[in-house]
Amino acid sequence: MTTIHDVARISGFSLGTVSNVINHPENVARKTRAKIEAVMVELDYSPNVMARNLSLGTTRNIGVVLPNNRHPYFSYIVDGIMEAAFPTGYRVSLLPTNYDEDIERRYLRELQQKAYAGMIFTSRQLPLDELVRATRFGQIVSCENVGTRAISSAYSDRLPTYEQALRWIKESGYTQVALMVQRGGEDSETTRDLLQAYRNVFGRELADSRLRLGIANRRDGYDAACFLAATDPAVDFVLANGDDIAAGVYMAYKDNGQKIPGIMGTENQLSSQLLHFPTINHHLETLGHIAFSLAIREGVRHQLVKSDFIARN
Amino acid sequence: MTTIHDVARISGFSLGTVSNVINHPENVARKTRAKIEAVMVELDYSPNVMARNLSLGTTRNIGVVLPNNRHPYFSYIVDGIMEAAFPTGYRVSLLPTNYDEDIERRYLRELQQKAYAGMIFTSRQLPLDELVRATRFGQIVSCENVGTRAISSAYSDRLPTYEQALRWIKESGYTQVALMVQRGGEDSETTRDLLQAYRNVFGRELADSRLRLGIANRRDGYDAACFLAATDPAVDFVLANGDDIAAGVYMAYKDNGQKIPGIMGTENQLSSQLLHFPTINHHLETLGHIAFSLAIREGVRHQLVKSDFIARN
DNA sequence: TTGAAAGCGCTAACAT
DNA sequence: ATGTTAGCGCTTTCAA
Repeated sequence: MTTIHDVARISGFSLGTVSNVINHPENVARKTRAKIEAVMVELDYSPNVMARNLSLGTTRNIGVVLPNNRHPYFSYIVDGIMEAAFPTGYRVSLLPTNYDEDIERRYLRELQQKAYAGMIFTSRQLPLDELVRATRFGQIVSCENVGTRAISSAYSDRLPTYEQALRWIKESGYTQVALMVQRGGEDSETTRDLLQAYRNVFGRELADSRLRLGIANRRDGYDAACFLAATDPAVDFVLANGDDIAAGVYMAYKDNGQKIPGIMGTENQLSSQLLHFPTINHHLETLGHIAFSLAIREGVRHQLVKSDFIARN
Repeated sequence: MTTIHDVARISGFSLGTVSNVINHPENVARKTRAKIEAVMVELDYSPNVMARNLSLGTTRNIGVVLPNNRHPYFSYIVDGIMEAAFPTGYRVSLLPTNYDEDIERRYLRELQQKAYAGMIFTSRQLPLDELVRATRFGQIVSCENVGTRAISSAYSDRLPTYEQALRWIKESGYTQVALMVQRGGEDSETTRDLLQAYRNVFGRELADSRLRLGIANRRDGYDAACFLAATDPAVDFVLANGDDIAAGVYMAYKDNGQKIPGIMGTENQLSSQLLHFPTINHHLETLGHIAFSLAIREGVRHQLVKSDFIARN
C-alpha cells in the first residue's frame, strides 16, 4: 500500500506538506502542490480512511439499527436513508439486532468508540434513557416518537390516522375486527396507538384473541388468517401491519373457501392496489430521509411525518 | 472517552498487559486479569475500533456495491447478505453507485485503503479487469458470472431457465413477445442471456421495438405497457424483469381496457402469486448468502445458484 | 511556505 | 507473567 510517506519521500517534500495538499491546499505553494499532486497520481495514492478517522476522531459513517431486515417497514425507511445519504458521501452501515437488547447495546458502544458519527434507531428495545445518555458520543435519531426527550426524532403521527381508518371500518358496517401486528402493546408504540385508536372508535377493548401477534410477513399473515378462519368465524375485518401481510390474509381465506372478510394493510404496497383494499400510508421513505438529515446535523429536533389513510372499496 | 491508557493507569498494570487481556487473555494471570477486567467495567471501557483497525490493518466490514437501491433484485441479494453476516459479527455497508462507473471506482479505492475487508458487487459498470486487479487489496465477489477470472463469484445460471420459460411461452401459443428490462444487451449480462434465450427458442432476433429499456419498477412497467398497448397491439406476451413490474403491466392493460396479454415476471414475488402468472425464481437471497461467505473467505471460488421456472396459468 | 514532531488508541514484538 | 517500545497512516500544532 502506498502511504503519505511514500508520496513525501518521492516528491521530496515533507509529510506535513503532503498532508496539507490533501487538507489545506490553499496553504501550499502552487508549484509544490502541482508536483505533489503529480506524484500522488503516479503512485495511485489515496489517503487511508482508518488512519484519517483515528487522527480526526470522527467518521463519515451512519449506523442504522434495525430489528428485522425482512419487514417492509424497515426496508422503506432504509430506502429513504440511502437516498438521502448518497449525495452527502456518508456511508451507511446496516445494524441488525434481531430484537435483541444486548445487541443494540453493543452498537451503542460502537458509537461510543466513534465507529459512527451518528446512529438511527428505526425501532428499539433499549430503554429510551440509555439512548439519551449515549448522545454524548454521537448524534442519535429515533424513528419513533420520543416525546420531549433530548434525542432527535423523525416520527409518524399514527394515532389520528389509525382512528380515521378504524372509523372508516366502522362506518362501512364492520363490527368484528381482528388486528395483526408484530409485537404486543407492551413492546410496541405502534401497537399501543392502534389499540388506543380501536378503543376511541369502538368504545371498548379489543378482545385479546383478536390481536394476533408475531406477524412479520405474508406467510405469517396467511397462517394467522387460517387460524382465525378456523377458530373465530365471526371476524368480519382484518387490519394487518403491511399490505403484503393483508394479502396473505386474503389468500388464506380464499384458499380455505371461506367468505373473505374486509381487509386493510399499511404502506400502500402494490398488493393493496392489485386487490383494491384500503391502506394506511406512513410515508416511510420520507421519514428515512428526514432521519438521515437529522443524523448528520447537530442538535435535537423532533420532526413529524404525517401519515394518511387511503380508502378503497 | 476512556482509553486503554486509563485502564492501565488505574489498574496499575501496563498498556501491554491490558491489551493482552483484550486480545490474549490466556497469557495473563487470572488475578491480574480479574483486576483489569473490573477496572474496564468500572470505567465502562471498550476498545476503540478505529485504532484497533488501524493497528491491525484490517476491518470487519464488508461493502456491498449496488447500482440501485430500489430494484427488488438488489434488495433480495442484500437481504441474503445481511442474514449471512449477522451471526459472524461483520458489519455491512451499503454502497450505492447510481450506475456511475466513477463512483464504483471510488469504492474500490476505499477497499485499497482497507476500509473494507471485502466487497460484493451485486452488479457493475467497471471493466472486470479493474475488479480483478483490485483483489490485491481485499476479497472481491461478483454476483454475476465472471467466467474464469480470478475473482470469486456467486451467480445464477440464467440462460437455461430463460430458455425453459420462453419455451413455455412458445408452447402456450404466444408468438409476439415483448421484453422489459433495465439495461440493454451491451450493458447487462442478464439482458444478453435473455436475448440469447429468445434467439434459441424462437429461432430469430427480437425486434428492437419489443425490447423495452429503462424499466426499474412497477411504475415504469405500467408506463411501458401503456406505450406498448397503444403502439404495438399485436404483442401477446410480456416478460418483465420482476413480478411487481409485470403486475404494473397487467394494471396498465386493464386500466386501458385492452385485452391483457400473457405476462411473466421474476423473483416469485407476492404479485405473481396474487395474479397467478408464471415467474422465474433466481433465489437471490441464497445468492446473497453465498456471496457473503465468499467475501469473508480467502481464495477464488465460483459458485452457481440454480434458478428455476415456476409455471402458472 | 515548508518541516519536525507529537499524538490519535491500539497491537504485537521483544525484553525483562 | 508483565513491561517497554515501535509501529499502523494520518492530522495538526509549532517552529524555522
